[in-house]
Amino acid sequence: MVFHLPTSTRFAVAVHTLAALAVNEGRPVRSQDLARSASTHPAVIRSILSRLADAGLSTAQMGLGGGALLAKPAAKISLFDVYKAVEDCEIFSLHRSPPDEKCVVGKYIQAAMLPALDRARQALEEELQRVSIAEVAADIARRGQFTIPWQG
Amino acid sequence: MVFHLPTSTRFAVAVHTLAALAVNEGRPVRSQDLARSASTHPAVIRSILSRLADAGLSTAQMGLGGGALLAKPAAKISLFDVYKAVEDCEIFSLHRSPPDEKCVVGKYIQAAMLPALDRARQALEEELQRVSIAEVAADIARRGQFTIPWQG
DNA sequence: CTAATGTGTAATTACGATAGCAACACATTT
DNA sequence: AAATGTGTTGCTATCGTAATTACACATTAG
Repeated sequence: MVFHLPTSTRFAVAVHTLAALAVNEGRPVRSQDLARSASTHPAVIRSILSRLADAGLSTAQMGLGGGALLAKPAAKISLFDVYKAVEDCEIFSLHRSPPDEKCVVGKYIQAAMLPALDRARQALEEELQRVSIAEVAADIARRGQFTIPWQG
Repeated sequence: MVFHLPTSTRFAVAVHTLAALAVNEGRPVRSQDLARSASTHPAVIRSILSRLADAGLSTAQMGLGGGALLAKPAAKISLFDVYKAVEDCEIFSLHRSPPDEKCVVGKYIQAAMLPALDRARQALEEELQRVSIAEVAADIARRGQFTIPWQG
């Protein structure tokens, strides 16, 4: 409920997808099953998986019995890795058209505010870096009262 | 150059606007002049000023010779105050449709990732809190090699 | 080899938020 | 009373996203 669009829903769906792969570690999961779990369309999942694969986070096993798999241990995939892989745009948009250079404010406003925006973006990214898909999957396992094989 | 839309450009334009008011402190500035400086339309500026006024950051002087003014010292307006005032949406969008509760991952994924997203958002907000419109205006003044009255 | 299964990707459509713009009522100053 | 400028509404164009369909390609089973 509630949409709004910054970031896109890709990030949430990508985390959902990778967490599902972590929970089913070893077994390939079909885009169809991932789509049902995330309440979206298989092609949307495949599109996101395509980006995740480009980023080295997931792989695909083609053909019958195939599906998606983690490309590396869930503990080595941070939410920031996922964020980078699927989000195209900057957190902060600047002016749609460049400000008026004939005005002192227009000439320097972007340079004056960019350092602060960069620090803010960096602070956000560092927090995302601190959480791994393994932790998200473990939290799901805890809430669902089951264990994930690779956890013991 | 390059748009993408997260956040809207309102934040950048709002900071631009308030910085301009700080630079012109005391003198009311017309939406028309602010619009030219920010390369947008006066009605867009007035719409943003309306939000800023609701947040207690700016005021308007109606009638001839009127325009916008800061409602409080520029040093007491943080970028986060501006951000809150003009941005409607959350930084992170979740699933467009609620995930499937019949799947364990779908049932708990949002609860599992929300704490991390909240920490990330909070880290971003704290950085924005640390910078004031006065500092942005001072930086513009420094780059433009002029001084702002209230600075000495 | 053939059929079945499932991915990868392109194209189309629908939708929502934004920004540009016009119009007009209202307030204030001269 | 006239001029100036804000506050607000409504309309339009644009863009990114997601849903959906379609189809080529890869892989496995028989």
